[in-house]
Amino acid sequence: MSKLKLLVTSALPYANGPIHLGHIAGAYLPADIYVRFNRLLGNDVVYICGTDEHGVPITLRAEKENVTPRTIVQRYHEDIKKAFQRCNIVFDTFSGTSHMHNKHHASLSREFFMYLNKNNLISVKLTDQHFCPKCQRFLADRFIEGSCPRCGFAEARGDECSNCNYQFDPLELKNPKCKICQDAPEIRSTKHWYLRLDVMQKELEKWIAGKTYWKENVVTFVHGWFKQGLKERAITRDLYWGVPVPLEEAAGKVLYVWFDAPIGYISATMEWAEKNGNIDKWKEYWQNPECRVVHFIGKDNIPFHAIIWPAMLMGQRQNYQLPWHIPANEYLNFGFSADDKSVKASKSVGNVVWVHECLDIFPADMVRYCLAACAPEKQDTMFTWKDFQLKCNSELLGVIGNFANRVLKFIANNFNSQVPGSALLSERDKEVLAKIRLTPKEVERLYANFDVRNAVAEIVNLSRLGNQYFDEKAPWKSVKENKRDCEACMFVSIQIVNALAVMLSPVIPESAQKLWEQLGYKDKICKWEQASQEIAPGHTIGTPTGLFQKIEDDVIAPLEEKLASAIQKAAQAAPEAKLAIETKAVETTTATATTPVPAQAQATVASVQPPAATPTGKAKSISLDLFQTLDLRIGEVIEAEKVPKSDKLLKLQVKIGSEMRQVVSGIAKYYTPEQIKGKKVPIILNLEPAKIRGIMSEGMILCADVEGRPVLLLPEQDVPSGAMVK
RNA sequence: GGCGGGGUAGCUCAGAUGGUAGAGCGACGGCUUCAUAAGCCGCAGGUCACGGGUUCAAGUCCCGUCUCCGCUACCA
Repeated sequence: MSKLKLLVTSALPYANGPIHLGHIAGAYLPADIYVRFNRLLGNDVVYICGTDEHGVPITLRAEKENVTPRTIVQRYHEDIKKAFQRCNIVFDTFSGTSHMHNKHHASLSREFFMYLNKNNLISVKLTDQHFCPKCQRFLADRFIEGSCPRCGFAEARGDECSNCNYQFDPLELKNPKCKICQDAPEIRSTKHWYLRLDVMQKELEKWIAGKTYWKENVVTFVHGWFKQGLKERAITRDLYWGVPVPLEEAAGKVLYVWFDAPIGYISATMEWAEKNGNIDKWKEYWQNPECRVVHFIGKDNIPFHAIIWPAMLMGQRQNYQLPWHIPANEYLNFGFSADDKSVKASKSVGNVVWVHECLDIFPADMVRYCLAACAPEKQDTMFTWKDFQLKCNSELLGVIGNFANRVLKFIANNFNSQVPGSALLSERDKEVLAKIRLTPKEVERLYANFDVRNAVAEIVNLSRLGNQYFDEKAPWKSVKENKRDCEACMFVSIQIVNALAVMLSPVIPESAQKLWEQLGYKDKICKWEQASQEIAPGHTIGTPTGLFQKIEDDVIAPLEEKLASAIQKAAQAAPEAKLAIETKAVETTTATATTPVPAQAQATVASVQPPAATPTGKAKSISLDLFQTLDLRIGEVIEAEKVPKSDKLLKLQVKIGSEMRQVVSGIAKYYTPEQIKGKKVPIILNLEPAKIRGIMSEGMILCADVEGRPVLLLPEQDVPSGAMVK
């Protein structure tokens, strides 16, 4: 078989936070395994990654911490890089998209823009938008409020009145205010550039039609987009942190982060090439029709890699290689087991297992093994510490490690560390040998098809067979009664150990190499054929030692408890304690902005990420008089019911003294009607009435806001309904 | 509500092109001692969410229902 040329990438993690096990399981470990496997086959592989370092979330975080975006980027770049190193995920280069990590990136990004422009694949639109002089940014619809142009309702949102349901252009809004600083924005016209995906749809469809070998989840997703029809997508933003748009008329604008991020795959390859002494070497991959480009990503990244990125590459008309494969994985959820049931969970930051906290306790190979064995390849899967313990103890240690150990020790103790001969092989011996020869072929096929789970299962099965065979032959008996038979058994058994070491090496490189050395080899595992290469009689093995340590309950218990309590804490706030929150495997840290935003909405700064939390003390101070204009009372909730066709809304009948009020409240995710019924809660009475989902709401229940979760405020002792709140 | 994905043994999950339901773990009962008390064998366990339909035959195709999850809308 001729050797392949492969350019492999993993989604660029976004440099504003650490990475968790879900990221590893989804986009990095499968890629690392694939790369290691292909190298064993002798294929020419370059493995590229780096942090995604532009975009609004980073600037917001920087502003919040009062540091520069560079500081944020640098911090998480280092954190993430270190996490990968500790995991033994080895890139040929781990770069980044900002100038401090990659000097080719900006110029290549500009080039991408220019070629697209030249090829008429970019359009320009001039639009008027609200601009806040104080915040120095354009405001997305959700960051403006004002009075409704039709009914005058004072708190209309940017483009829609919640009172009269009138939808309007944000520019029609009267008395607009910046939601972040409350100042009045001015209207400025701003120009933005759009990628003409619409005109490229046919070409894309044609290209993807040939991808019959792609994973089903990817194909389905892409077809969904085609069915809707591709739309133009803004590729520029008014922002200071990013790659400047290479046009004079675009001063103060940068390329949208999702546009420049995937270009990082190429610019990082350039950087790698340069480091290796030949800057042009990147072309041997990216512009070589023989090269296969493989992007490992999480499922939230499918549209970018399967549609937008290929469109950008096609649109260059520079013979770039389009993705050959996009093995997108699903999500790894985190959970815990209680009463033999698994409770799924987590979404908020505390409810995931961070890579660093895991590696502080366990060796990388155990983590790698476990994540490979239950990788979310076709479906979301669940991580629990108990499963982790079980997988490591029963498979890695019990089935594999123990088998290798018993074989090696037996040879060491009874054959003076010399592999015995194969003079007399029984039918059964031959049968097992045949199986040993077949397994690497099958595992090779599975690895090549991105089917790591089954590859691992197949390897474990071979080890199981080894244990069965070993027990069946009972060499500890035959060593005394029938030495020939014992010799045959050892000869066959050690071939299994040999195959296991090689086949496992992509998954658990350190342990596999250790085992290899225990087999008596001085070199490295470096060829897939070594899996089926027979150890000759007379070969001297090394010193057997245990490969893995058993994970005891008292190590797992506190970890599980920690995760469980975090999850339960979140669930407590939910009605019926059934809140099952999930964490995405590749959530915020994927190569590109993740939320598809309508093309029109993208042009403003704040459309992707909520604003930083208002720091205490920053709100404008108000007079006592103004405060006293609020009619704050205690009301008793008499009736409560869910608003149909809505997830978050409860319709409440509240008694304030002798008066009844109907209030709609967005707390249904956290309180059932039963839970709130009979409660006495603070309520603002003189808020302008509003219609929500067609239901009148005449007041507002006050809640504490805990990371977006409402928490009811209840009087410390019983108070009559209607009592003033001052 | 819209879009997307699920509901298969106690638990976690497999089940191309329709043909008598699978694995691992757990439970239960045995065997073994070479090996990190690891290993091996046996047994139990499912009306494949529910209701219709197509078919000689459906977990697998079609329609409907319920339910769970994700994104999205609703949070006065």
